[in-house]
Amino acid sequence: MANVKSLTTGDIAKYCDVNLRTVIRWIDKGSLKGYKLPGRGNNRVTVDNFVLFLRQNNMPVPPELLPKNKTVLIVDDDKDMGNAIKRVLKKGGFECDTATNGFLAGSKLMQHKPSIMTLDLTMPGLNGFELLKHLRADEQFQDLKILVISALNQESLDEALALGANAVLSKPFEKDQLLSLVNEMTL
Amino acid sequence: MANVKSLTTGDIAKYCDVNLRTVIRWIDKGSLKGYKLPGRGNNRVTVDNFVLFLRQNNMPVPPELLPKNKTVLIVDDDKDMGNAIKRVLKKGGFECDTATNGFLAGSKLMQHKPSIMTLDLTMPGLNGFELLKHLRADEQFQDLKILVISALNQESLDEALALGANAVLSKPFEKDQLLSLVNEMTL
DNA sequence: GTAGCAAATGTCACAAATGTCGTGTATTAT
DNA sequence: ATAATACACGACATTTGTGACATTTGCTAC
Repeated sequence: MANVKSLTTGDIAKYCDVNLRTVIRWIDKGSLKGYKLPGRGNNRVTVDNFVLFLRQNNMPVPPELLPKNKTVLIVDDDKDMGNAIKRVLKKGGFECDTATNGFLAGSKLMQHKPSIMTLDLTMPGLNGFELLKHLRADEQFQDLKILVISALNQESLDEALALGANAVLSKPFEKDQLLSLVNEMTL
Repeated sequence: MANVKSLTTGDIAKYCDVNLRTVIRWIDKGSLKGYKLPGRGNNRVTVDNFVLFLRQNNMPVPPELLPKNKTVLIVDDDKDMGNAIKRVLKKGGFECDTATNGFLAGSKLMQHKPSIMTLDLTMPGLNGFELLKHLRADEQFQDLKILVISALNQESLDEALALGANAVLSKPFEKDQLLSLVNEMTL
């Protein structure tokens, strides 16, 4: 059970504190999406589908099912700025990955599944507001914590928060500010 | 594991998140079609048979197992142009996915693992040449076929070819040209 | 409140499927 | 070639699906 990609009915029964029989009924009824192994039809549910199911029913999501990795994706077209952020976060014990354009941001987001992303709002060719909106509209990025880092005025930062950013940080900023904000987001 | 044509029981066990012993039982029972090597009878399963097996049991199919998948990612900032390309390719029997900016291109590329990509060279905020270079430098995209579609002059198209594009098509183009080029790339 | 009712969930026992472990051997990497 | 790894197989442990039935829960009307 080291690297769990799928769950058995028993696993889910324990997570939901419910009887195994009930889990099977959920699957049979279709409210929880699963699939059956060829043998006798033992059920399996992908972690993604299970988390989706939990959310749809306002049930608590066990933290161990969420990608709790300490990986941060730093999206900033300014390499120096990106590296500066990286240095601070690395010292804070985070794995860091940087992306200097939209393509890299997209591919690295899907590939490494970071749990936190820092986002510069003003990048040539990549509208940070649009990106925020898109991410927040996508089910699979619900758990991604987004820290907006920008030199724009407070109004813009407020807009970013309204669009779903978890926190904002105005440039220039203190290293301690950055680190403590990111640390808060891991909780 | 670059170009796998057959899978071992261990591979399948990992894909299905199931014990190796169970995979062997599936094969022995005949629900998963495989063949045995002469030595001690180690099992092998062709990718095709494995995918068939997954489908028959409504199990999730890992996208990377569909190397010859007829999925095309259309990267073009012009939505009308993108849709036009999509129409043509859909008629030709391809699954199509469109991306209008770098972020979408990156994330959809990683998520759906298309085998073919059409690329507009001149997009605001996404340099097609840079993207080409980057993709060709990345091991995991070696098998991705790239068709560059551009209104730029021949010189630029040649440069794109030099950078690793598998084919180029200058705008405007005929539908037949597009389809036949894409068809060639699936071979 | 509570009586009644329907739907959802829990319990139980058994058979079948899957997991675990150890050993010996083939296969792959160095 | 040699070492490291992956694999098959048997025997046994554990989990799971199923059906029938008991119990709980949520709701409505009194």
